[in-house]
Amino acid sequence: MLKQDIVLGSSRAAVAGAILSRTVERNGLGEAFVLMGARLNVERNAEIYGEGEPAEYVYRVVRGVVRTYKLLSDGRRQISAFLIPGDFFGLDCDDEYRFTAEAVTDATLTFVKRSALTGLARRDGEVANDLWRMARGELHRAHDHMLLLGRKSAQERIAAFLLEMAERAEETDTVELPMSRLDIADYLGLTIETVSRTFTHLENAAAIELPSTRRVRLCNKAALARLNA
Amino acid sequence: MLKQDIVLGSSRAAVAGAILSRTVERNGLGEAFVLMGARLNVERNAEIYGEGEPAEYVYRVVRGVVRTYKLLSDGRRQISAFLIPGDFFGLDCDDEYRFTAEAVTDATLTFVKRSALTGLARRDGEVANDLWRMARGELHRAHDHMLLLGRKSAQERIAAFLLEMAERAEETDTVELPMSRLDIADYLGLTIETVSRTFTHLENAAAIELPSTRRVRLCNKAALARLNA
DNA sequence: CGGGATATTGATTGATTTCAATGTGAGTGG
DNA sequence: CCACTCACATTGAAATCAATCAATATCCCG
Repeated sequence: MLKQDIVLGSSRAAVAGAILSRTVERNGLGEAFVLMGARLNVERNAEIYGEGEPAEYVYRVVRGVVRTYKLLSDGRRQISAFLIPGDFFGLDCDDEYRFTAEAVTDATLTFVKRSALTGLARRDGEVANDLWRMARGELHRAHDHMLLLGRKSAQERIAAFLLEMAERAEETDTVELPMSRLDIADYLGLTIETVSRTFTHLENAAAIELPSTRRVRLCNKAALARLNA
Repeated sequence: MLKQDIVLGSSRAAVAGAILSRTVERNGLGEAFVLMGARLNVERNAEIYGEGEPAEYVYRVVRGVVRTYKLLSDGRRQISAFLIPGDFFGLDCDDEYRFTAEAVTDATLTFVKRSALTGLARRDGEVANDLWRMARGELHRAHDHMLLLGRKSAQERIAAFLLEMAERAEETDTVELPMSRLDIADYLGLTIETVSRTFTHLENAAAIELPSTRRVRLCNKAALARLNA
Protein backbone atom coordinates (compact mmCIF):
# COMPACT_ATOMS: atom_id res chain seq x y z
CA MET A 1 0.00 0.00 0.00
CA LEU A 2 2.59 2.55 1.04
CA LYS A 3 5.87 2.21 -0.69
CA GLN A 4 9.25 1.82 0.91
CA ASP A 5 12.30 1.69 -1.33
CA ILE A 6 15.23 0.07 0.34
CA VAL A 7 18.81 0.18 -0.86
CA LEU A 8 20.88 -2.17 1.22
CA GLY A 9 24.12 -1.00 2.74
CA SER A 10 26.75 -1.54 0.12
CA SER A 11 29.96 -0.36 -1.36
CA ARG A 12 28.09 2.62 -2.74
CA ALA A 13 27.06 3.78 0.71
CA ALA A 14 30.50 2.99 2.06
CA VAL A 15 32.16 5.14 -0.56
CA ALA A 16 29.83 8.01 0.12
CA GLY A 17 30.61 7.47 3.78
CA ALA A 18 34.32 7.72 3.26
CA ILE A 19 33.80 11.10 1.68
CA LEU A 20 31.23 12.37 4.16
CA SER A 21 32.99 11.21 7.27
CA ARG A 22 35.75 13.75 6.89
CA THR A 23 33.54 16.62 5.89
CA VAL A 24 30.31 16.33 7.82
CA GLU A 25 30.53 13.83 10.63
CA ARG A 26 32.25 14.74 13.83
CA ASN A 27 31.27 11.68 15.90
CA GLY A 28 31.59 7.92 15.86
CA LEU A 29 27.88 7.32 15.76
CA GLY A 30 27.32 9.43 12.67
CA GLU A 31 30.27 7.75 11.02
CA ALA A 32 28.83 4.34 11.78
CA PHE A 33 25.62 5.35 9.98
CA VAL A 34 27.51 6.60 6.99
CA LEU A 35 29.71 3.53 6.76
CA MET A 36 27.20 0.80 7.63
CA GLY A 37 23.84 2.38 6.98
CA ALA A 38 21.36 1.18 4.41
CA ARG A 39 19.06 3.68 2.78
CA LEU A 40 15.29 3.75 2.92
CA ASN A 41 12.72 5.94 1.21
CA VAL A 42 9.33 6.28 2.87
CA GLU A 43 6.21 8.01 1.68
CA ARG A 44 4.31 10.65 3.61
CA ASN A 45 2.36 9.02 6.46
CA ALA A 46 4.06 5.65 6.04
CA GLU A 47 4.88 3.82 9.26
CA ILE A 48 8.57 3.23 9.84
CA TYR A 49 8.09 1.08 12.90
CA GLY A 50 5.34 0.45 15.40
CA GLU A 51 5.27 0.71 19.18
CA GLY A 52 5.98 -2.69 20.69
CA GLU A 53 7.77 -4.15 17.70
CA PRO A 54 11.22 -5.66 18.24
CA ALA A 55 13.67 -2.79 18.02
CA GLU A 56 16.03 -4.28 15.49
CA TYR A 57 17.14 -1.10 13.76
CA VAL A 58 18.22 2.41 14.60
CA TYR A 59 17.48 5.22 12.14
CA ARG A 60 18.70 8.58 11.03
CA VAL A 61 16.80 11.14 9.02
CA VAL A 62 18.52 12.17 5.79
CA ARG A 63 15.65 14.08 4.18
CA GLY A 64 12.12 14.95 5.28
CA VAL A 65 10.50 14.89 8.70
CA VAL A 66 9.48 12.03 11.00
CA ARG A 67 7.12 11.97 13.98
CA THR A 68 7.21 9.57 16.93
CA TYR A 69 4.07 9.10 19.01
CA LYS A 70 2.09 6.95 21.39
CA LEU A 71 -1.61 6.25 21.32
CA LEU A 72 -3.87 5.88 24.33
CA SER A 73 -6.44 3.12 24.14
CA ASP A 74 -9.21 5.56 23.20
CA GLY A 75 -7.26 7.00 20.30
CA ARG A 76 -5.78 10.10 21.89
CA ARG A 77 -2.35 10.60 20.39
CA GLN A 78 0.68 12.24 21.95
CA ILE A 79 3.43 13.13 19.52
CA SER A 80 6.74 12.91 21.31
CA ALA A 81 9.01 14.51 18.74
CA PHE A 82 9.48 15.71 15.19
CA LEU A 83 12.77 14.51 13.74
CA ILE A 84 14.56 16.47 11.04
CA PRO A 85 17.57 15.66 8.88
CA GLY A 86 20.53 14.70 11.03
CA ASP A 87 18.37 13.41 13.90
CA PHE A 88 18.64 9.82 15.08
CA PHE A 89 15.66 7.84 16.29
CA GLY A 90 14.83 4.37 17.56
CA LEU A 91 17.72 4.59 20.02
CA ASP A 92 15.55 5.20 23.07
CA CYS A 93 14.70 1.62 23.88
CA ASP A 94 16.06 -1.77 24.79
CA ASP A 95 14.29 -4.57 23.00
CA GLU A 96 11.03 -3.04 21.81
CA TYR A 97 10.21 0.32 20.25
CA ARG A 98 8.36 2.48 22.72
CA PHE A 99 6.80 4.73 20.09
CA THR A 100 5.44 4.47 16.61
CA ALA A 101 7.49 6.31 14.00
CA GLU A 102 5.90 7.68 10.83
CA ALA A 103 7.00 9.91 8.01
CA VAL A 104 5.41 13.36 8.20
CA THR A 105 6.60 14.09 4.67
CA ASP A 106 8.19 11.88 2.06
CA ALA A 107 11.50 11.07 3.65
CA THR A 108 14.82 9.37 3.21
CA LEU A 109 16.39 7.53 6.10
CA THR A 110 19.49 5.55 6.83
CA PHE A 111 19.34 2.69 9.27
CA VAL A 112 21.72 0.24 10.91
CA LYS A 113 21.21 -2.84 13.05
CA ARG A 114 21.06 -1.95 16.71
CA SER A 115 23.30 -4.91 17.47
CA ALA A 116 25.94 -3.44 15.17
CA LEU A 117 25.92 -0.22 17.17
CA THR A 118 26.02 -1.87 20.57
CA GLY A 119 28.82 -4.12 19.32
CA LEU A 120 30.70 -1.08 18.10
CA ALA A 121 30.15 0.68 21.41
CA ARG A 122 31.67 -2.25 23.27
CA ARG A 123 34.87 -1.91 21.29
CA ASP A 124 34.93 1.84 20.75
CA GLY A 125 34.65 4.10 23.77
CA GLU A 126 33.91 7.09 21.57
CA VAL A 127 30.80 5.42 20.21
CA ALA A 128 29.69 4.38 23.69
CA ASN A 129 30.06 7.97 24.77
CA ASP A 130 28.10 9.14 21.72
CA LEU A 131 25.26 6.85 22.65
CA TRP A 132 25.15 8.22 26.15
CA ARG A 133 25.33 11.81 24.91
CA MET A 134 22.55 11.16 22.39
CA ALA A 135 20.37 9.79 25.18
CA ARG A 136 21.05 12.85 27.30
CA GLY A 137 20.12 15.07 24.37
CA GLU A 138 16.81 13.26 23.95
CA LEU A 139 16.24 13.50 27.66
CA HIS A 140 16.67 17.28 27.56
CA ARG A 141 14.15 17.60 24.80
CA ALA A 142 11.73 15.33 26.65
CA HIS A 143 12.12 17.44 29.79
CA ASP A 144 11.53 20.68 27.90
CA HIS A 145 8.48 19.15 26.29
CA MET A 146 7.27 18.07 29.72
CA LEU A 147 7.53 21.63 31.03
CA LEU A 148 5.57 22.84 28.04
CA LEU A 149 2.78 20.29 28.47
CA GLY A 150 2.49 20.58 32.21
CA ARG A 151 2.27 24.23 32.89
CA LYS A 152 1.67 26.33 29.83
CA SER A 153 -1.32 27.98 28.20
CA ALA A 154 -2.25 27.41 24.57
CA GLN A 155 -0.56 30.66 23.56
CA GLU A 156 2.61 29.78 25.42
CA ARG A 157 2.68 26.34 23.83
CA ILE A 158 2.30 27.69 20.32
CA ALA A 159 4.91 30.37 20.95
CA ALA A 160 7.35 27.79 22.29
CA PHE A 161 6.63 25.52 19.34
CA LEU A 162 7.26 28.24 16.77
CA LEU A 163 10.48 29.32 18.44
CA GLU A 164 11.60 25.69 18.61
CA MET A 165 10.90 25.20 14.92
CA ALA A 166 12.66 28.44 14.05
CA GLU A 167 15.70 27.46 16.06
CA ARG A 168 15.99 24.17 14.23
CA ALA A 169 15.62 25.61 10.77
CA GLU A 170 18.46 27.56 9.18
CA GLU A 171 16.09 30.31 8.05
CA THR A 172 14.91 31.48 11.45
CA ASP A 173 12.64 34.29 10.36
CA THR A 174 10.11 32.44 8.25
CA VAL A 175 9.34 28.91 9.33
CA GLU A 176 8.05 26.21 7.03
CA LEU A 177 5.77 23.83 8.93
CA PRO A 178 5.92 20.37 7.38
CA MET A 179 3.23 18.98 9.67
CA SER A 180 -0.56 19.42 9.80
CA ARG A 181 -2.49 21.32 12.45
CA LEU A 182 -3.50 17.97 13.91
CA ASP A 183 0.16 16.99 14.27
CA ILE A 184 0.88 20.29 15.99
CA ALA A 185 -2.14 19.84 18.25
CA ASP A 186 -1.09 16.33 19.23
CA TYR A 187 2.44 17.52 19.87
CA LEU A 188 1.30 20.37 22.12
CA GLY A 189 -1.57 18.61 23.87
CA LEU A 190 -4.23 20.83 22.28
CA THR A 191 -7.01 20.46 19.70
CA ILE A 192 -6.73 21.57 16.08
CA GLU A 193 -9.31 24.25 16.75
CA THR A 194 -7.30 25.73 19.56
CA VAL A 195 -4.12 25.61 17.47
CA SER A 196 -5.88 27.37 14.63
CA ARG A 197 -7.46 30.00 16.84
CA THR A 198 -4.17 30.65 18.59
CA PHE A 199 -2.36 31.14 15.28
CA THR A 200 -5.03 33.64 14.28
CA HIS A 201 -4.80 35.35 17.63
CA LEU A 202 -1.01 35.68 17.41
CA GLU A 203 -1.41 37.05 13.91
CA ASN A 204 -3.90 39.66 15.14
CA ALA A 205 -1.45 40.52 17.90
CA ALA A 206 1.17 41.12 15.19
CA ALA A 207 3.51 38.50 16.64
CA ILE A 208 3.36 36.37 13.48
CA GLU A 209 2.17 36.42 9.90
CA LEU A 210 0.64 33.48 8.03
CA PRO A 211 1.40 33.90 4.33
CA SER A 212 0.02 30.37 3.89
CA THR A 213 -1.19 27.70 6.28
CA ARG A 214 2.13 25.93 6.31
CA ARG A 215 4.33 29.01 6.44
CA VAL A 216 4.79 31.33 9.42
CA ARG A 217 6.70 34.56 9.63
CA LEU A 218 7.87 35.39 13.13
CA CYS A 219 7.57 39.17 13.06
CA ASN A 220 7.99 39.68 16.75
CA LYS A 221 10.17 37.05 18.28
CA ALA A 222 10.58 39.09 21.43
CA ALA A 223 6.84 38.92 22.03
CA LEU A 224 6.89 35.18 21.41
CA ALA A 225 9.85 34.74 23.73
CA ARG A 226 8.01 36.70 26.40
CA LEU A 227 5.11 34.26 26.08
CA ASN A 228 7.64 31.47 26.44
CA ALA A 229 8.05 32.52 30.10
CA MET B 1 20.11 27.65 57.74
CA LEU B 2 19.34 24.13 56.62
CA LYS B 3 21.75 21.54 57.81
CA GLN B 4 23.71 19.15 55.68
CA ASP B 5 25.91 16.57 57.40
CA ILE B 6 28.63 15.29 55.16
CA VAL B 7 30.78 12.26 55.77
CA LEU B 8 33.49 12.13 53.18
CA GLY B 9 34.18 8.98 51.25
CA SER B 10 36.56 6.95 53.33
CA SER B 11 37.72 3.53 54.33
CA ARG B 12 34.49 3.14 56.25
CA ALA B 13 32.42 3.58 53.13
CA ALA B 14 34.80 1.39 51.17
CA VAL B 15 34.43 -1.44 53.67
CA ALA B 16 30.67 -1.15 53.62
CA GLY B 17 30.96 -1.18 49.85
CA ALA B 18 32.94 -4.38 49.80
CA ILE B 19 30.16 -6.04 51.72
CA LEU B 20 27.27 -4.47 49.80
CA SER B 21 28.69 -4.96 46.38
CA ARG B 22 28.30 -8.69 46.54
CA THR B 23 24.87 -8.68 48.09
CA VAL B 24 22.95 -5.74 46.68
CA GLU B 25 24.62 -4.21 43.69
CA ARG B 26 24.38 -5.86 40.33
CA ASN B 27 25.95 -3.12 38.21
CA GLY B 28 29.17 -1.19 37.90
CA LEU B 29 27.54 2.16 38.53
CA GLY B 30 26.02 1.12 41.84
CA GLU B 31 29.34 -0.39 42.83
CA ALA B 32 31.12 2.83 42.04
CA PHE B 33 28.78 4.66 44.41
CA VAL B 34 29.31 2.17 47.17
CA LEU B 35 33.09 2.21 46.78
CA MET B 36 33.71 5.89 46.11
CA GLY B 37 30.60 7.62 47.42
CA ALA B 38 30.55 10.08 50.26
CA ARG B 39 27.48 10.33 52.41
CA LEU B 40 25.22 13.32 52.89
CA ASN B 41 22.27 13.96 55.17
CA VAL B 42 19.79 16.61 54.10
CA GLU B 43 16.79 18.02 55.91
CA ARG B 44 13.28 18.15 54.54
CA ASN B 45 13.02 20.92 51.89
CA ALA B 46 16.78 21.50 51.77
CA GLU B 47 18.19 22.17 48.33
CA ILE B 48 20.70 19.60 47.11
CA TYR B 49 21.67 21.51 44.00
CA GLY B 50 20.19 24.29 41.92
CA GLU B 51 19.36 24.52 38.23
CA GLY B 52 22.25 26.08 36.36
CA GLU B 53 24.93 25.24 38.91
CA PRO B 54 28.04 23.40 37.68
CA ALA B 55 27.17 19.72 37.77
CA GLU B 56 30.14 18.48 39.74
CA TYR B 57 28.48 15.58 41.53
CA VAL B 58 26.15 12.72 40.83
CA TYR B 59 23.86 11.48 43.58
CA ARG B 60 22.02 8.42 44.75
CA VAL B 61 19.18 8.26 47.26
CA VAL B 62 19.86 6.01 50.25
CA ARG B 63 16.94 7.07 52.45
CA GLY B 64 14.05 9.48 52.01
CA VAL B 65 12.60 11.10 48.89
CA VAL B 66 13.96 13.78 46.55
CA ARG B 67 12.18 15.96 43.98
CA THR B 68 13.69 17.53 40.88
CA TYR B 69 11.96 20.51 39.27
CA LYS B 70 12.15 23.55 37.08
CA LEU B 71 10.62 26.94 37.67
CA LEU B 72 9.13 29.21 35.04
CA SER B 73 9.91 32.88 35.39
CA ASP B 74 6.53 33.61 36.96
CA GLY B 75 6.94 30.95 39.62
CA ARG B 76 5.04 28.06 38.09
CA ARG B 77 6.85 24.89 39.05
CA GLN B 78 7.03 21.61 37.16
CA ILE B 79 8.27 18.69 39.21
CA SER B 80 10.05 16.29 36.91
CA ALA B 81 10.48 13.32 39.21
CA PHE B 82 10.34 11.96 42.73
CA LEU B 83 13.42 9.90 43.53
CA ILE B 84 13.30 7.10 46.07
CA PRO B 85 16.04 4.96 47.64
CA GLY B 86 18.15 3.33 44.98
CA ASP B 87 17.49 6.05 42.40
CA PHE B 88 20.34 8.06 40.90
CA PHE B 89 20.03 11.72 40.00
CA GLY B 90 22.15 14.53 38.60
CA LEU B 91 23.24 12.28 35.74
CA ASP B 92 21.02 13.90 33.13
CA CYS B 93 23.28 16.78 32.19
CA ASP B 94 26.62 17.76 30.80
CA ASP B 95 28.17 20.68 32.60
CA GLU B 96 25.25 22.30 34.43
CA TYR B 97 22.34 20.85 36.37
CA ARG B 98 19.14 21.24 34.39
CA PHE B 99 16.86 20.97 37.43
CA THR B 100 16.84 21.94 41.04
CA ALA B 101 16.94 19.00 43.45
CA GLU B 102 15.43 19.20 46.93
CA ALA B 103 14.72 16.78 49.72
CA VAL B 104 11.00 16.06 50.06
CA THR B 105 11.66 14.37 53.41
CA ASP B 106 14.77 14.18 55.56
CA ALA B 107 17.05 12.13 53.38
CA THR B 108 20.40 10.42 53.15
CA LEU B 109 22.32 10.48 49.88
CA THR B 110 25.57 9.23 48.52
CA PHE B 111 27.41 11.22 45.90
CA VAL B 112 30.48 10.90 43.71
CA LYS B 113 32.31 13.27 41.44
CA ARG B 114 30.93 13.18 37.93
CA SER B 115 34.48 13.18 36.58
CA ALA B 116 35.18 10.01 38.52
CA LEU B 117 32.25 8.30 36.82
CA THR B 118 33.10 9.47 33.34
CA GLY B 119 36.70 8.44 33.92
CA LEU B 120 35.54 5.05 35.08
CA ALA B 121 33.28 4.73 32.04
CA ARG B 122 36.21 5.40 29.73
CA ARG B 123 38.08 2.45 31.19
CA ASP B 124 35.19 0.14 32.02
CA GLY B 125 32.73 -0.74 29.28
CA GLU B 126 30.27 -2.08 31.81
CA VAL B 127 30.05 1.29 33.52
CA ALA B 128 29.71 3.08 30.18
CA ASN B 129 26.84 0.77 29.36
CA ASP B 130 25.26 1.38 32.76
CA LEU B 131 25.33 5.11 32.12
CA TRP B 132 23.60 4.67 28.80
CA ARG B 133 21.03 2.31 30.29
CA MET B 134 20.34 4.71 33.15
CA ALA B 135 19.76 7.51 30.66
CA ARG B 136 17.35 5.33 28.70
CA GLY B 137 15.49 4.52 31.91
CA GLU B 138 15.13 8.21 32.71
CA LEU B 139 14.01 8.84 29.17
CA HIS B 140 11.24 6.26 29.51
CA ARG B 141 9.98 7.87 32.67
CA ALA B 142 10.12 11.30 31.04
CA HIS B 143 8.15 10.00 28.06
CA ASP B 144 5.50 8.41 30.27
CA HIS B 145 5.24 11.63 32.21
CA MET B 146 4.88 13.53 28.95
CA LEU B 147 1.95 11.33 27.91
CA LEU B 148 0.33 11.93 31.26
CA LEU B 149 0.71 15.71 31.08
CA GLY B 150 -0.27 16.09 27.46
CA ARG B 151 -3.41 14.15 27.11
CA LYS B 152 -4.96 13.12 30.40
CA SER B 153 -7.77 14.43 32.60
CA ALA B 154 -7.26 15.21 36.27
CA GLN B 155 -8.76 11.86 37.27
CA GLU B 156 -6.53 9.99 34.90
CA ARG B 157 -3.47 11.82 36.17
CA ILE B 158 -4.22 11.07 39.79
CA ALA B 159 -4.97 7.44 38.99
CA ALA B 160 -1.71 7.10 37.07
CA PHE B 161 0.15 8.78 39.91
CA LEU B 162 -1.25 6.48 42.56
CA LEU B 163 -0.55 3.38 40.52
CA GLU B 164 2.98 4.62 39.88
CA MET B 165 3.56 5.20 43.57
CA ALA B 166 2.10 1.80 44.43
CA GLU B 167 4.31 0.09 41.90
CA ARG B 168 7.42 1.66 43.35
CA ALA B 169 6.59 0.84 46.97
CA GLU B 170 6.89 -2.71 48.23
CA GLU B 171 3.51 -2.51 49.96
CA THR B 172 1.34 -2.00 46.91
CA ASP B 173 -2.05 -1.92 48.57
CA THR B 174 -1.67 1.06 50.87
CA VAL B 175 0.56 3.84 49.65
CA GLU B 176 2.35 6.30 51.89
CA LEU B 177 2.66 9.67 50.17
CA PRO B 178 5.77 11.45 51.36
CA MET B 179 4.98 14.62 49.41
CA SER B 180 2.44 17.40 49.90
CA ARG B 181 -0.61 18.07 47.75
CA LEU B 182 1.28 20.95 46.21
CA ASP B 183 4.10 18.61 45.21
CA ILE B 184 1.59 16.23 43.66
CA ALA B 185 -0.12 19.11 41.86
CA ASP B 186 3.15 20.40 40.45
CA TYR B 187 4.12 16.91 39.35
CA LEU B 188 0.83 16.33 37.56
CA GLY B 189 0.33 19.81 36.14
CA LEU B 190 -2.77 20.52 38.28
CA THR B 191 -3.65 22.79 41.20
CA ILE B 192 -3.80 21.62 44.81
CA GLU B 193 -7.54 22.17 44.79
CA THR B 194 -8.03 19.90 41.81
CA VAL B 195 -5.79 17.26 43.38
CA SER B 196 -7.77 17.43 46.59
CA ARG B 197 -11.14 17.32 44.86
CA THR B 198 -10.06 14.42 42.71
CA PHE B 199 -8.90 12.42 45.73
CA THR B 200 -12.29 13.02 47.31
CA HIS B 201 -14.04 12.08 44.13
CA LEU B 202 -12.10 8.83 43.80
CA GLU B 203 -12.90 8.07 47.41
CA ASN B 204 -16.61 8.63 46.79
CA ALA B 205 -16.32 6.36 43.77
CA ALA B 206 -14.86 3.70 46.10
CA ALA B 207 -11.65 3.46 44.11
CA ILE B 208 -9.54 4.59 47.06
CA GLU B 209 -9.71 5.25 50.80
CA LEU B 210 -7.93 8.05 52.63
CA PRO B 211 -7.26 6.90 56.21
CA SER B 212 -5.14 10.05 56.55
CA THR B 213 -4.06 12.79 54.17
CA ARG B 214 -0.72 11.16 53.47
CA ARG B 215 -1.96 7.59 53.27
CA VAL B 216 -4.02 6.09 50.43
CA ARG B 217 -5.54 2.65 50.20
CA LEU B 218 -6.09 1.50 46.64
CA CYS B 219 -9.30 -0.49 47.06
CA ASN B 220 -10.04 -0.85 43.41
CA LYS B 221 -6.91 -0.92 41.35
CA ALA B 222 -8.82 -2.23 38.35
CA ALA B 223 -10.91 0.94 38.32
CA LEU B 224 -7.77 3.06 38.62
CA ALA B 225 -6.10 1.11 35.84
CA ARG B 226 -9.15 1.65 33.66
CA LEU B 227 -8.80 5.38 34.23
CA ASN B 228 -5.16 5.03 33.26
CA ALA B 229 -6.41 4.42 29.68
C1' DC C 1 -13.40 22.49 -12.52
C1' DG C 2 -14.68 19.31 -8.99
C1' DG C 3 -13.81 16.86 -4.57
C1' DG C 4 -11.70 15.37 -0.45
C1' DA C 5 -8.75 16.59 3.00
C1' DT C 6 -7.33 20.25 5.83
C1' DA C 7 -8.08 24.59 8.15
C1' DT C 8 -10.73 28.36 10.04
C1' DT C 9 -14.45 30.39 12.49
C1' DG C 10 -18.62 30.47 15.53
C1' DA C 11 -21.52 29.03 19.49
C1' DT C 12 -21.80 26.39 23.42
C1' DT C 13 -20.34 23.37 26.96
C1' DG C 14 -17.54 21.74 30.48
C1' DA C 15 -13.39 20.82 33.16
C1' DT C 16 -10.13 23.03 35.75
C1' DT C 17 -8.53 27.24 37.75
C1' DT C 18 -9.13 30.97 40.65
C1' DC C 19 -10.77 33.28 44.58
C1' DA C 20 -12.44 32.70 49.14
C1' DA C 21 -13.64 30.44 53.32
C1' DT C 22 -13.36 26.70 56.45
C1' DG C 23 -11.37 22.57 58.36
C1' DT C 24 -7.64 19.62 60.23
C1' DG C 25 -3.51 18.10 62.29
C1' DA C 26 1.13 18.32 64.18
C1' DG C 27 4.20 20.80 67.01
C1' DT C 28 4.94 24.37 70.79
C1' DG C 29 4.76 26.70 74.87
C1' DG C 30 2.05 27.96 78.73
C1' DC D 1 -2.69 18.57 79.24
C1' DC D 2 -4.64 21.98 76.72
C1' DA D 3 -4.82 25.96 73.90
C1' DC D 4 -2.57 28.12 70.30
C1' DT D 5 -0.61 28.51 65.94
C1' DC D 6 0.95 27.64 61.49
C1' DA D 7 1.11 24.94 57.62
C1' DC D 8 -1.49 22.08 54.95
C1' DA D 9 -5.79 20.33 53.13
C1' DT D 10 -10.60 20.45 51.93
C1' DT D 11 -14.75 22.51 50.22
C1' DG D 12 -17.64 26.01 47.85
C1' DA D 13 -18.79 29.51 44.26
C1' DA D 14 -17.49 31.99 40.32
C1' DA D 15 -14.67 32.76 36.37
C1' DT D 16 -11.86 31.21 32.57
C1' DC D 17 -9.75 28.69 29.11
C1' DA D 18 -9.83 25.13 26.09
C1' DA D 19 -12.78 21.32 24.24
C1' DT D 20 -16.63 20.10 21.76
C1' DC D 21 -20.14 20.49 18.37
C1' DA D 22 -21.22 22.53 14.05
C1' DA D 23 -20.77 25.11 9.91
C1' DT D 24 -17.94 27.22 6.29
C1' DA D 25 -13.81 28.10 3.92
C1' DT D 26 -9.56 27.01 1.64
C1' DC D 27 -6.12 24.32 -0.50
C1' DC D 28 -4.24 20.79 -3.15
C1' DC D 29 -4.60 17.37 -6.58
C1' DG D 30 -6.49 14.83 -10.18
